Amino acid sequence: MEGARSVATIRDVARKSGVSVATVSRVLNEKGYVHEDTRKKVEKAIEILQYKPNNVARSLFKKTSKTIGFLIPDITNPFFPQLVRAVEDVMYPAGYTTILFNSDENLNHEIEYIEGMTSKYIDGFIIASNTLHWEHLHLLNVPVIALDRHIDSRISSVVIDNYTGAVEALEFMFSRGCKNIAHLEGPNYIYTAQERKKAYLNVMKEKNLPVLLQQGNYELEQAMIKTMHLLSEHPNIDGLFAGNDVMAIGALKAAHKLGIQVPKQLSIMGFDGIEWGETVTPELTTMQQPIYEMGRKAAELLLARIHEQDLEVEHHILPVNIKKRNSVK
Amino acid sequence: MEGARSVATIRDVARKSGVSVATVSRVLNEKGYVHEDTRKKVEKAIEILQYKPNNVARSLFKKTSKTIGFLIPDITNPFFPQLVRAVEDVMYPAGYTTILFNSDENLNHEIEYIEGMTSKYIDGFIIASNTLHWEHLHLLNVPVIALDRHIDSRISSVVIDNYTGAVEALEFMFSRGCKNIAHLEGPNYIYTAQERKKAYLNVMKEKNLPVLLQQGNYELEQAMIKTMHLLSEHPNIDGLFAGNDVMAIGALKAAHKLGIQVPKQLSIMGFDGIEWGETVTPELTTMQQPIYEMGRKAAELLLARIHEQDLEVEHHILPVNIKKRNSVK
DNA sequence: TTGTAGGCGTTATCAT
DNA sequence: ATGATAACGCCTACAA
Repeated sequence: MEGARSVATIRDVARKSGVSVATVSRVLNEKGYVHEDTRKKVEKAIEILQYKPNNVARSLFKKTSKTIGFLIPDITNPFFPQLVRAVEDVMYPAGYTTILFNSDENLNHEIEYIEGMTSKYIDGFIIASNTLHWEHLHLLNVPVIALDRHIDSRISSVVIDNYTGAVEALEFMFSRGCKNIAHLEGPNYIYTAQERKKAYLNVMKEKNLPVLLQQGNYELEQAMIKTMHLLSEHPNIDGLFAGNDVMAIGALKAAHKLGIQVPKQLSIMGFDGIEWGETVTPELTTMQQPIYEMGRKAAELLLARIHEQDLEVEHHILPVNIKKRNSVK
Repeated sequence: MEGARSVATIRDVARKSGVSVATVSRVLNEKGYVHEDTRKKVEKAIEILQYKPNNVARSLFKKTSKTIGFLIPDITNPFFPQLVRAVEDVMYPAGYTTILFNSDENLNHEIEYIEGMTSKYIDGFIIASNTLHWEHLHLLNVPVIALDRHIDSRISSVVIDNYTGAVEALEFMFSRGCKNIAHLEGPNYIYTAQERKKAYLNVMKEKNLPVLLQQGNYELEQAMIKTMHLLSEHPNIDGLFAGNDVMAIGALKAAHKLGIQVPKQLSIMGFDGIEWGETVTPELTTMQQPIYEMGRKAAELLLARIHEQDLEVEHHILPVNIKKRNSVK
């Protein structure tokens, strides 16, 4: 890259247009009185010098950076890209840039990140992660929105009702004739997984049916292996409620490998509604979350709280709806 | 959130430890001489006041922000999450935070973004987008790495050889007995799509075979529709070389709907090697790019150039390799 | 070894 | 309507 021409500052503009920096600042921010002629002169100087205000200096003074932090477990998990996209789609037009952080659910990394961002005058956080709690967040003097999981009653949140969603998913499976449903559960330290499992447990208990649990980790490969075990050991299973879509897809592959027909011999139900589910064979029946909508809502809440300091805490529970496709008979 | 306690500054630390700010700064940056006892005192004060250096002030002075910008078309495109992850995995441990930007290939947005970031003292860019050219970048006084596509010989890049990869993919299809191969092409304004198409055209020409082109846009839904048309109009097609995996998956769905058996009646070949390809039925045969590796390499190049100003331009072409699965016979 | 003071580029207050 | 000037929080000559 060529030799770095030094960038014009507000002082250069002032000099060139023969006014003070204060005046330049006024035309820049359209604040206070400034004579039409002066404005013209200043604007011309800005044009000539290709002047762009320095955002760092601005941040230092204003104690705001027009930037928000978005913490997610892992962008590689197909649930998150849409969420990220939605957040950005709201933030960018509002003049905010969003900084993503893949936490891998590592608490120390998360804390480190939050501290680093705080010292950059970040204006707020959206947190879709499972390790951070009230104690880590309450000292922040910027708004925080919990997304996808509820963190604390004092922190605004945008979630879905995982419990009820799971109950409905199970009811649907029963209504389609499943008699012997197993649950491929997600990691027990993840809130959504806990809720979905709880629903399974309660439904089975209520119906006085035997519980059949298999531990998964929300990932494909392992889900496939675990399902193979499960199905070999319990050939009478006729329904599998997976903790998320990714695992449901793993289960589908497992069934395929074992020569078990879905949904004829085995119904498989997912949870999430990621796009992936439409491309597998048979197409995945799942409990669909309004992913994009969730991201959008969280971003809007955050923005509102950035603009107006002490809005009340709000908890939003967005509706899920069952997506009937072909993996449940 | 509770009332905002004002944050401690370096001045507070100086006061509390009875030294000057210069000394505090010295212990902070481990620079210059400072007596062991003084250091102790200062460190204690820092501890007590929970002092964290203000990164904005630091940036203003140092003209660097320990931040890089990463421009991609759309995180929702399953090719990118891995790339993003790789970049972050290199950048974060090196003390840099990366800011993602979804450009949707909109030039104005991209320019706006780059300008905004420049005025934040961003330290470099990785660009995996198709609209930005030399003219937009050469004035930047920070390093830029082109990723996934070559921008200009004067800008370091990390790419794969799309042309040769496509040729090899086609050779493979022929070797498996395909006689009549069509190409589902990507958007013609995208570099990778152009290269892959060029390869198809040349191979067909060389073999004196008729060209069968269908325009796609690298997306699933449209690919499915286009493939339905293509296959209905040309029932003698026995091989389809898709411009990317996502479209290949769309094609797979189309074949499925039309009752055409893959790979028995129709071989489908993808390009990219995204994880998705493993979950469809039949599993997608594809030309695999070292996606993570590409991101890693780009990040490393950038880092090197940030640390050392005038390293030579480097162009890296990473190897692709065919992933034989079950969609090509 | 430590302190003083000027500057990084803006904004906002207070004069004029 | 405009201009000086003191912050914002940090760093680094230069002095001491």
